[in-house]
Amino acid sequence: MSTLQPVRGTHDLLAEDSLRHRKVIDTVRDISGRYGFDEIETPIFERTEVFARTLGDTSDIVTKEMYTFEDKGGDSLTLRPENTAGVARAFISGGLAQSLPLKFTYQGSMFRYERPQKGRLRQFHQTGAEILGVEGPLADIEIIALGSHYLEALGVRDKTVLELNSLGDTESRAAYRDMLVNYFRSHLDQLSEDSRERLERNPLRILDSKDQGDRDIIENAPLISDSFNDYSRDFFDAVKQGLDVAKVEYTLSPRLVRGLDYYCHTAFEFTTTELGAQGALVAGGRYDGLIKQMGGPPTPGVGWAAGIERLAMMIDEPEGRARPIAMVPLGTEAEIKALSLTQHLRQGGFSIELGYSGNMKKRMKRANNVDAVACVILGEDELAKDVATVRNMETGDQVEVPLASLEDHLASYR
RNA sequence: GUGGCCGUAGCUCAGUUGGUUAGAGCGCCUGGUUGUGGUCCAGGAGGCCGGGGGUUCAAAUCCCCUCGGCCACCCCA
Repeated sequence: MSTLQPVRGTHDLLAEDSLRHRKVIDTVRDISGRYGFDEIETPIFERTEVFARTLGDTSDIVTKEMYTFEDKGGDSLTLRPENTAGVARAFISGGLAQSLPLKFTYQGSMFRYERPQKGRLRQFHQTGAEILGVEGPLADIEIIALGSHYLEALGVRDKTVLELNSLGDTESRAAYRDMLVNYFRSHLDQLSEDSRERLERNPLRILDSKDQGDRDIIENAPLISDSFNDYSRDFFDAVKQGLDVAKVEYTLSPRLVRGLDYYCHTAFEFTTTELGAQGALVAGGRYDGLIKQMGGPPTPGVGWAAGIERLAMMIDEPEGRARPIAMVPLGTEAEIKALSLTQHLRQGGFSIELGYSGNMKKRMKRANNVDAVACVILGEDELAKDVATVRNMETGDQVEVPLASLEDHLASYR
């Protein structure tokens, strides 16, 4: 491999891609701000235990997807594969338990060692939102409403479906897990190889298997709602009612699950059919057990994460920079004058492209390439008369404008 | 980690059963225009045919390995 190739699954972000990412990020800042969320930025790497402990020793992320390395001090560090663990760690180590509830958003690079495919990279970007310290369903409702509002603001909500489920509380969930394992054990010989393995490691995951044989068995599997105790049922009902009141549409997905034990109650995904196999645009749920499991004070949490690349592929092409006005000076004296005018105009709010070199033809060509609306031509003739020639790049019309009124004249191009 | 398809100019691609100096369009550069872009005309630069090995008189073309891309599985945002 050439060392000048980008590392597999990484990308340079240029031009339109960059604009798309920026829109996705700017929008989450705007919308989450209205919901009272503050931005948090945690380190891009953490001690390996932060992820190993929160994600579970058997999860795929921990067993095969982490970028783990030893630093010069001998510590095992890992590039973050997701950000909830980092936020939880920041919460614990920063002693933030006294200022609950907390509402955070974040945005940044995540790293997973996977085979790249559509909507999946090794270095990718996520934005997310977390509410810490709220036990009741209002936090679930608000975090989902935020996700929905965010997708609306990006213009993609109508291309998504909000899938909603509840995993119940710890008691309900444990009861369900037992029922489910028993059920699948009785059909062991009909399960796919993958699912037989999942039965040991992560039985709930069998529910979203894509294997047709599995699906036939899953069809008749017990539903988690059958195992709900009163509290879990009430909680879920409250979430559903709240979403109705907030006018957030959803469909119930009784097979939507989260594998790890600290997840409970609400699980949801905003999914699309437009991105091939990677349908999840925004996914999240409640994780009341996480912070305690990490060694912090028992603190409930709900949140979601969204794939920025995936959203960037879905949105309409954003507008770029405003079209500039190009300065076209001819000769050293004119260049100095142009520099002075350029800075003055920029201070006044204009976008000015100052050509760096070349004869007039070259500078005009450059002006055209940067899609200038107009050119301000400054040559010897103009300097002598204390004027500038302003060329409208659409019509080709040119007028001489006294330098004193140049700014007023250019105002029509803004 | 597994599987399918694919790597030829900056970009998008053509290249016959293996056969001389590997092509096109777009873009780029120069000139037609000593102070005028975008259109037009003329000319030009630019390729280790992803990399390595093999078969052959001869390889962009066939075989093997490898790196990368796309898509899917696994898993996930």
